[in-house]
Amino acid sequence: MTIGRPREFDTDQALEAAMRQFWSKGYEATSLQNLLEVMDVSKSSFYETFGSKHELLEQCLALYTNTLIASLREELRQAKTGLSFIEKVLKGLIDEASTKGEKCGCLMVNVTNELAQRDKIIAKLVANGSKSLQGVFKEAVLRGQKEGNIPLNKTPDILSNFLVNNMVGLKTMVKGGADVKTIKDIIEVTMTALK
Amino acid sequence: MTIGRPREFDTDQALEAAMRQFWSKGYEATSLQNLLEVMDVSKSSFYETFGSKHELLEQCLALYTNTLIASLREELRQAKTGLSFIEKVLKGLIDEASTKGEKCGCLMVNVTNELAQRDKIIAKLVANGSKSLQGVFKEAVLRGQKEGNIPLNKTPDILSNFLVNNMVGLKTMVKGGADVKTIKDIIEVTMTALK
DNA sequence: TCACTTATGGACCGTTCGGTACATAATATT
DNA sequence: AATATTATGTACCGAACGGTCCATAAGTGA
Repeated sequence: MTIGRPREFDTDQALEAAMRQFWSKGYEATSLQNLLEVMDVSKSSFYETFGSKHELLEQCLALYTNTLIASLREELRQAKTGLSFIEKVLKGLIDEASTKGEKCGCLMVNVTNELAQRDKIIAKLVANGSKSLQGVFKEAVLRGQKEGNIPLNKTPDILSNFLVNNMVGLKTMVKGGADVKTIKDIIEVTMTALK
Repeated sequence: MTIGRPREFDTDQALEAAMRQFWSKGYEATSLQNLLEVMDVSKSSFYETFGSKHELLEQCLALYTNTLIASLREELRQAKTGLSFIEKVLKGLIDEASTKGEKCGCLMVNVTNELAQRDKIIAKLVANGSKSLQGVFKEAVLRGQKEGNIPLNKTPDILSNFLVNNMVGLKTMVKGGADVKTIKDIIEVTMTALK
């Protein structure tokens, strides 16, 4: 057993709550008070466990990218074709656009726009995350090309960057309140670029 | 002549300085102190002239979109073809990516990601700006189609939304530190979608 | 039971936040 | 010269900011 007084809160759960808060409100607009409330942690325990607000963000970013990438990899593994995976991921944004609730966008995109230029640590983290995301798309494109659904006239590297770019754009468009039809149209044009 | 004591600062200049500050640092991270310094305005004059930090942002957004749209319209007017205009605008991002200096992205994109979900006034402003931007692209596509450089199998509305989406994505990618080759590749794929 | 270790509650820190109040300064009009 | 009007400088506001400190609580193993 661990020595000393046991934690009264769930670390993973607290981290996830913090992640959602940063995701929803951004870094600056999320106050320590906000975090303590949603994480259900006392201030002492907060600094003891997570170091600082900034370090917490780093951990949240890591959690976000890890779960996102893992989930995408799994989905790709289960997908019928590389192309259908790509289509499914893009079309996931239609649901997001249809939601009446809050549209949080993508934490990586949000953080990039808010902090990347003045915070090198965070910039590095999102750059890595973005590269991982591109990696998944690249794998999907490669598979699609092997399967004969995606033409060979463009490299997986180039096409995956293009896909990431459209994902990033769409996340922002949805957050900005673009209507569902617009999103659908963009996805369709994006998909035809793979044909 | 105007009555009362004359202003000791240039309103337009101050507004533009504020815009650059919001553009560079975002809304929350820009403090009133920051604004007073770059605008070269006393606190009293600030509140007298601009109302509040939030109202100032609204005015900055209006300034940003107006100058952006005006500049794009002029460029389109002078462009040889609708297609070449689109290409030129997209390729402008390559220079941005090459800059050693700060990459501020797009104020509308930044503000959308930071505020749109919780600030309806701002959301409305960026939605209007986005629509204007799309309008310019739409006009360019229409012209390109008339000129025979852009196929007719997709409507100007759809293609312009697609172009806006890639612009938004690219602005964020550049801000996130994407290298020049990546940006170039994305632009190329985007352009082939118009052919 | 007693030390040892870790977690928690709460008081406290100086600083900065956005914003207001008001006396004073600088102009135009009469 | 007096007055009306607008701009500015300065002092001030309460609240919130992120973060520290330390006494106390709640477990462990000896």
